[in-house]
Amino acid sequence: MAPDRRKMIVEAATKSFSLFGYKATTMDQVAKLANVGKGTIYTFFKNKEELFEEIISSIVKEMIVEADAAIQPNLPFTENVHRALYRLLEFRSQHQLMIKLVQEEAEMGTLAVSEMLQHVENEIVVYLKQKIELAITKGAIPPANTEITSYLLLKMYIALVSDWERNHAPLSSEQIADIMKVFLLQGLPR
Amino acid sequence: MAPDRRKMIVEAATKSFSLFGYKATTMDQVAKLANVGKGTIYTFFKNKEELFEEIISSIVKEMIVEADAAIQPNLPFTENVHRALYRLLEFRSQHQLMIKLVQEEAEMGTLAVSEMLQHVENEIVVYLKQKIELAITKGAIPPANTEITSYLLLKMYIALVSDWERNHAPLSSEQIADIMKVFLLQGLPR
DNA sequence: TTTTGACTAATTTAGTTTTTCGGTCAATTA
DNA sequence: TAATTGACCGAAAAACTAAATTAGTCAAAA
Repeated sequence: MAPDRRKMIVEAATKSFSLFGYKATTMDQVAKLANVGKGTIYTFFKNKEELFEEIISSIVKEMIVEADAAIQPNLPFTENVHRALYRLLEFRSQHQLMIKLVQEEAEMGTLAVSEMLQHVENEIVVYLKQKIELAITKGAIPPANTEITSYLLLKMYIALVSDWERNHAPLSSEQIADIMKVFLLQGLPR
Repeated sequence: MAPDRRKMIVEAATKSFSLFGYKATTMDQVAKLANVGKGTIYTFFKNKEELFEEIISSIVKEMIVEADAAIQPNLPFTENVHRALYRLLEFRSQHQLMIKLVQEEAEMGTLAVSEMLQHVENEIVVYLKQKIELAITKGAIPPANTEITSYLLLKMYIALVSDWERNHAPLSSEQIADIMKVFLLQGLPR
């Protein structure tokens, strides 16, 4: 049984990135963890950053699967927006690697990490945008600038799920659903 | 005519903070600019940070005046929310000192600057909260958690006015008003 | 053909010295 | 006498240097 070296490398790198962050993970470290010569890594990946990209890409795919699983076609569109977005941010706040990367960005501002987190955010916006466009063609919601709307929706959830916690006690899923219902369903005024 | 030393110090410090940022402004610099001995500064202010606080405080007061001026009692509440918030963020994005401080926070993460910007944000939330509470007692909008609502409103505007510009062309006041109208007035679904 | 790890150039870190700066206070001024 | 000043101090930051680390390469080994 020939071991799948590529897979071992990806697994070792994921573990190390999760434990020590991107910067503090050395390629020697990954090679050793993967039981592989360092040169072997470079037969599969052009460089450290490309290895990182591959790992982030598959995490994004995981996130999309999670979000899709949260959606229930019989529920109203706005309810599903909430369920999907909440699941996405929950994933981000529970996934070891994501936690570590957010921490590394805050503490050391590693460029490659900032870019990657930005990339993840973009992917989420694209995902949302598709859902919104689908809802518009189905007539569930009126036409709007889907790019800005998706962007704003994500920012609203990040504000409630992550930013709020910097200075206040965390909000429960229900609290977030309640406040978002105001904006998603009827707007402020009575 | 005895010169008002306190005022000269505050003006010199404001100018220097605006030009070079907080960290790069030295007390010797401020003293020289203010035509004052360094010791004199310390007869009016306990330390550099307190001098900074005084300047930020008066800027916050200016901002509140600006926001209030944007409000027109005959317009609907949500329209005024937009006008006040837009004016506040416009102020922030046009005021030399604010621009410099935001830049300094991003580039060097100066602690005192982060704290001060956080403080400004809090002041805005408090201001908004008061307006919302007033609107609730007047029956213009239904009761809600005013703290979270104000916070979320501010974050939405920051997202549209500042964050969006990091990766896209700036949005016009009208575009922002349009997208906010969706969330403030009717909600997503038709 | 695939894998490897010693090797290299470039970057980062650690250690040291020098400079700068916030804040004080004895001397000076008004 | 009260207000003002700037030389002075310790602490903190910057500049500099030497040493160590590390991403990526490639000739040799498997």
